[in-house]
Amino acid sequence: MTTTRQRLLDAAERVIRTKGLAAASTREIAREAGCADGTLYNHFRDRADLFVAIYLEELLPDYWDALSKLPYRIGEGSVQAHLEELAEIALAFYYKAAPLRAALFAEPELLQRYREALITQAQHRHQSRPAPLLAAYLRAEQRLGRVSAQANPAIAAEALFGTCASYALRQRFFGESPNVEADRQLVQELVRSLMEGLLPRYPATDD
Amino acid sequence: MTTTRQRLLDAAERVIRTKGLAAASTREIAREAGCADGTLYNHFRDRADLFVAIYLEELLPDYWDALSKLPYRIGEGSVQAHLEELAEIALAFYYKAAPLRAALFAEPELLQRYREALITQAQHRHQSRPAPLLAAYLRAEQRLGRVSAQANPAIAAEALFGTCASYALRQRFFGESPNVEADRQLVQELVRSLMEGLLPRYPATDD
Amino acid sequence: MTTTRQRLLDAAERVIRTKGLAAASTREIAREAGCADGTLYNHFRDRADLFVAIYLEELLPDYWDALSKLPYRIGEGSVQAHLEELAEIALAFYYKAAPLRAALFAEPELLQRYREALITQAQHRHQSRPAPLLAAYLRAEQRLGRVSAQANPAIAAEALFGTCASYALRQRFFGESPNVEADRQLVQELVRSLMEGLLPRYPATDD
Amino acid sequence: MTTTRQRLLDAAERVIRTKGLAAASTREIAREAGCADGTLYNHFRDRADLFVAIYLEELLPDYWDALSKLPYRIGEGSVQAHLEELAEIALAFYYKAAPLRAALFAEPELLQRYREALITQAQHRHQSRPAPLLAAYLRAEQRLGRVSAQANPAIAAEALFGTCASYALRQRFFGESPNVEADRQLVQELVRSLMEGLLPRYPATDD
DNA sequence: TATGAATGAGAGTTCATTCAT
DNA sequence: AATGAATGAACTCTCATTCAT
Repeated sequence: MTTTRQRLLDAAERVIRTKGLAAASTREIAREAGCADGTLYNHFRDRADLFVAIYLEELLPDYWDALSKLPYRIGEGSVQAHLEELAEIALAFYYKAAPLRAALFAEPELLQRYREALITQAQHRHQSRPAPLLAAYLRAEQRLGRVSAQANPAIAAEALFGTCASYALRQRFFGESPNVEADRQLVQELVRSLMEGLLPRYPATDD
Repeated sequence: MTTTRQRLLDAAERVIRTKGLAAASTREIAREAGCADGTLYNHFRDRADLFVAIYLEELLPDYWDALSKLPYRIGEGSVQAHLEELAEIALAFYYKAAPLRAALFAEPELLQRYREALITQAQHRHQSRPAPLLAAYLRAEQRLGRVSAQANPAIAAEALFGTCASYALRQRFFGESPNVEADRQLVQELVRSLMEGLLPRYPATDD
Repeated sequence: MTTTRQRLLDAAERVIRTKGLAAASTREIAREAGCADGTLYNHFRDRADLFVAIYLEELLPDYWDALSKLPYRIGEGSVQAHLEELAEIALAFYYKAAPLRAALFAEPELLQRYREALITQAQHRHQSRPAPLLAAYLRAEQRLGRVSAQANPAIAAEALFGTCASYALRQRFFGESPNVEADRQLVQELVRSLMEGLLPRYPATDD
Repeated sequence: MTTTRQRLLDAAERVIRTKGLAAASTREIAREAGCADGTLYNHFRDRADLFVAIYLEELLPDYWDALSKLPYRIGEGSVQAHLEELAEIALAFYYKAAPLRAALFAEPELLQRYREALITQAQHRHQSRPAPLLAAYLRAEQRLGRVSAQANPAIAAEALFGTCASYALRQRFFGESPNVEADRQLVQELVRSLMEGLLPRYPATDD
């Protein structure tokens, strides 16, 4: 048994994902959820409240669950493997969340509401955001010597997630669906790049 | 003397930047430009056409001009310095363009129109997109041995620009204006990270 | 108790009849019906849908009801009397419907929509159109010998209704309201003309 | 060499005929005529003035020229042949003029302007309207005994033209183009019907 | 809770018309 | 005469939201 509230959340997420924010009118969402126009307002203060709820209750928790399973096996396995898992999860999330993220930035009022909600929620649960979480992990590996002491964990985390977000957006731009094989390869190359860097590794040996 | 068309472009860019896409109604834009409602339609086919024009005629050319000055001094100066300049320009661009980019993704019709316009334009001038341009530069430096032979130029370019885009978006999210000093530091750290990588540099020396 | 839908239909018919199609904006109709602008769209898909509904639900049924009562008393009374009753009803209908009929032909999209609606409706109920109905009656009387075997029932029906439509239009053109006495006389003369024809009746007897 | 005024008249007539009145904006007409938006107002007071001019200067004169050639060969040829010629011309005219006639009736202001213009013109030239012209012809033939003394020429004229107008409108309604062969047959049958009437001709002979 | 008709502001867009050039 | 950019009122239609049932 799904509650009406949940049906509305699911319906809204589906409409935004498939038809875009502009098509996600309260009427369209109500129809998709199979309930009357007014019902939405028994469960959410207004349209913005519903959108924020999708982000906070649908998209982020899934992402968060996946993220939090991973990085605290510090010292185990390879750093590279952990980063690849994270990147894969991030890529999927950014692809899925792209339309709603765009919507957030397209409507300042929505952005403001989301910001407030995020702060409130962050106080209740003690969640971090993805990038700081990854940075913490990298710092821990740094202490173990498995990551360069010169590395900047915060920036590296930013780069990993930023590149994934940017790539997902470009997929959206070109109307491409995710391709498991291509994505895996991208992720591997990305992690390798971030690990190895652009500088020639053993400058002395090229003579 | 500015043409009416230019006044409309400027006005629209200003409204989107300061009040968001949702507030950028044709009426609001016309008022901001100081002309009548209907005048917009003497210069643009419709609202979407105006938005695409802003992107193609205002935002991208500025970005492009800045980009194209830089990377072809291959072999001169330091790779790191070149990348820092590029990253700074990219950061400024992504900050400025963020609202319109978001708008593009929030409205599928706009995205579609932009995509078509971009293709048409790409055929007329023979422009590349930023990431391929940077990748080409890196490949050239690779040939000179100033970039690791193992590096993946395409991915590195993607990471540089993606991280900048992502960072600019977070600034927008938190309502922060660009801070020259902080941005410069970010850029330096980012380039250093991408150059040096996460792996300990001289693994042999850890004894 | 009249429904909002009915109030809108009546209001629209009134506006078109008194002020013409050009004045029958959705706003004007809503005002005339005493409801909000948007209410129209809770009951009709769009403006065209409303106009088609007036024709199909208001004008035609009245006309049709009047028509169908009459012509099947085949063989009873005089053919002439039946035709006069039909012509009177037709005259009243064409006078009343003239503005909307004109509107239909002035806007191709409306015409198209009306055509489609008429086809759909004709499939549901098994109605004929007025002229074929009259032609069938005349054919029946022909079989009884009360109408000339040489007569062309279809053309005669066309002529009766066509003349009424044309006359009603001229009344509209000169801004005249229907005049019961004048109309009756016209109808009588028209029916007599169609009955007797232009040819001298007994050519042999004029010598 | 055609004057700009004439080019505008032709263009407007063409647009109305092919795309309907609703599409006949001043802009569309100007484009069709190959001149600037404003040029129209150098030749016509306003849009309504142009439409009235089309009717008075393009459609009616052609019709009138054709009509006036015919009916005054009183006593010559057969009445039937003359009526058939008239009906054919009328049918073509009504088909061609239907959209503009509808437009006239859809917009009361246009109708009013046309009415005034017609009166003014009728005073300058001493033209009659088609139906009175035909009625006069029939009256003349009546005096010669070639038309029944009992016939009502005015009504008969009304019936001939009204039926043609009504038939042309139905062709428009069904989106049919004129078919020379079908039209000729209709005209023959119509004239025969009006000539012979519905009554059995020689009632005494049925024994 | 659920309903869905009613609301009315506001959206994008079109249009006849004007007027400086 | 011809131009065509500018005008701003008016149009159809959509929308988030309310509220009596």
